[in-house]
Amino acid sequence: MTVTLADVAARARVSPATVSRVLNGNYPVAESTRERVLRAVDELDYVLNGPASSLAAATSDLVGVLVNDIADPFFGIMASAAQSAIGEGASGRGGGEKLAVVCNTGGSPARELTYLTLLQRQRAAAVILMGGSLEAPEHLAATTAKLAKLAEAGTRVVLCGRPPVTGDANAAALVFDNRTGARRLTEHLLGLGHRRIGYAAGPGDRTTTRHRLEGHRDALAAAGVPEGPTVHGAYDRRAGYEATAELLARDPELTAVVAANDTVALGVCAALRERGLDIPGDVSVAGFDDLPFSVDAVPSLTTVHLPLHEAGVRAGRLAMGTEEPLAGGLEQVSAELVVRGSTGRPRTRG
Amino acid sequence: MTVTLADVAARARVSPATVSRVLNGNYPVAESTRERVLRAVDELDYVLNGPASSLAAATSDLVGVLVNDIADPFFGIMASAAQSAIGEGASGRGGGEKLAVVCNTGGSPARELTYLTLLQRQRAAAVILMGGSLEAPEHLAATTAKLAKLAEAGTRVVLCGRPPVTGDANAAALVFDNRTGARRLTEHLLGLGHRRIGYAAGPGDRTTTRHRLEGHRDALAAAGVPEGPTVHGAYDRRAGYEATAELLARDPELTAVVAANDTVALGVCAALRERGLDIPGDVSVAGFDDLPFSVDAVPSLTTVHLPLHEAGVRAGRLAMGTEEPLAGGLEQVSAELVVRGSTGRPRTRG
DNA sequence: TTGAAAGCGTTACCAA
DNA sequence: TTGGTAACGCTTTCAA
Repeated sequence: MTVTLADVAARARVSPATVSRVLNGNYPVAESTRERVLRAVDELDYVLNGPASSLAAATSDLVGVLVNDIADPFFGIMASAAQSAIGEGASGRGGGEKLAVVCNTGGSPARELTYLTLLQRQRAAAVILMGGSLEAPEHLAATTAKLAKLAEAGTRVVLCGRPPVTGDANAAALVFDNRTGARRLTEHLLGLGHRRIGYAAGPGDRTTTRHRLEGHRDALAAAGVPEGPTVHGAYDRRAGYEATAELLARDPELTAVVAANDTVALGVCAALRERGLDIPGDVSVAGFDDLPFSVDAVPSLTTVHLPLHEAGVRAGRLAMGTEEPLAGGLEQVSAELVVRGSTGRPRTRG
Repeated sequence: MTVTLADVAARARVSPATVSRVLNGNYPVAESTRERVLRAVDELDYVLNGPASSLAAATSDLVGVLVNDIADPFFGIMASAAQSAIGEGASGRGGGEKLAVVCNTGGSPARELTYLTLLQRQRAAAVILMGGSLEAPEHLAATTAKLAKLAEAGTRVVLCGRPPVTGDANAAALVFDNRTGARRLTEHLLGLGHRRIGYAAGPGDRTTTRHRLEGHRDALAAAGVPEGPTVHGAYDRRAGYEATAELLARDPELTAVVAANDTVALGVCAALRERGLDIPGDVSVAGFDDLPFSVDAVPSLTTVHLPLHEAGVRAGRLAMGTEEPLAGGLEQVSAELVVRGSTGRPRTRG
């Protein structure tokens, strides 16, 4: 049968309470008994029963990290950084490690709520929500309510890359400056002389999509340049690929395309190449995110760099309570313009 | 205070046992009572206590998915597929959903063991280990022992992309045919006329590294072509970038480079471009994995395609017990050669 | 510094 | 079909 704490206690000739104290290390225990207990643990190959422990302590070692798309390195990088930060702080019950687990919502509000319920059920120590969220009012309300309940039950809530929900004061929030980043991206293209710029946007109902699009439009408006065509689609390659056909159909004279993120940008590039158009000769492509692979993939790409790793680490620390959130609970992560290769000035096409 | 099952029972005027039965749905309950209970659950906004449930039932809804690098889409794609497959089978306790969580080991054996212990502690329903493993005997032994203990405690163990450990009969294993895939990749280059082929390999002590390298050498041996330089490094871009300098230093006349995976291949490409070498004119690059982005990124790349999505789904189903493992517990996932763009025949360089 | 014992909230067995 | 009630394995006062 499985070894229990009582077995360890018997073997170490102490009470269960003492074993528990040794394991949790939050209590004074004589060094000699401590050693005896630890030896017994080793000899019996004892593993703490998590559920029992969590039940008694009314909290668990679980930290949930919700991401929109685990196959997208954008989230992978942040999640990885958060997990490292969470793994660092070893001081909890039963050995101290927190179990940082990432849950893939696939961008679906329903699955997001399901995961939140599951984590609530597990009495998770903390929950990190990564990436933009849907803006549908009913979903927002449901999420807000759920998060409030989690916070109320003692679960730390951290938002990373998504705007804080109204009235949700007890969640720390790290927001990306999507507007400014997007504005810079477009300003850069305008500075090169581009006047006919298409936009391959993300899904219409997401915060990131809206904010990036707003920044793009701000830049155009400020320069007095008329807005070019915009096409919405998923945050993936195929969407970029398909959007390109549509954009060129709407304006065959485009000299530049801004993509909602790097993955979309790659799809745009693929479509352009297929049509025999040079990048950035015939058409310049700019993207958001600056995923590590795009550096090598498309050397001529202009991107906006989000410090994903740093944001992830910070989110992890906030979740651990290792670091306190700023007063007001909101901090802005700035995007930085990165130009990889050729300048890509516009030229007329035949 | 938090609502308990007893509260629901009181409100529905039934016994706690009945509420439990309704919630788990594995027991006959009169439709009328059932509705009454469900209504009470709703009205009280009751959420099952996971730890208590797991303690009593001696198992949990948790399914752990261990990956070597969550920032690598190779794992992201598999993990995503596995999570979908796991989410599908809704029939467990308390609503039925399983909580599929991915844990990032970062390729570290220590973290791998830590996570396994954590999952063991949580009485996880299943554990999926994705990706190649370290071949150090002591780590292998430790892992084997841990997996045996998990299996013994009723946790389903699935290996995906890693060879089964000796004597570990109770783990279902999905192995990638890395050898054949790598052989095909090199055969393709040989078929194009390449005779001086460098190899940018992964870390020396990993199964995937060894198998792919073996396939590469098999192809060379069969063709009677002498082996070119090989450089080991991590499975990341930088490693590919750095390996390229070393490979070219060892043989400046290389006409082709095989990379241990696509990410490495991108690093190789970056290094080649930086040296003013055309791809695939001066040097052809071939990579393993076929990540979705490489298609657009380097259209001239030759890759070996692993059906990551399908493998992930299968792994998920095995973890759920929805599908039975093949007799012997071992199934092979074949790699398929994919030629993206130019043929890349060798040409002499000045 | 240590021990005794009362929960923690479910599940599942045994009756009814 | 339902109820009563021991577990389940740990944490945590309260005493000693």
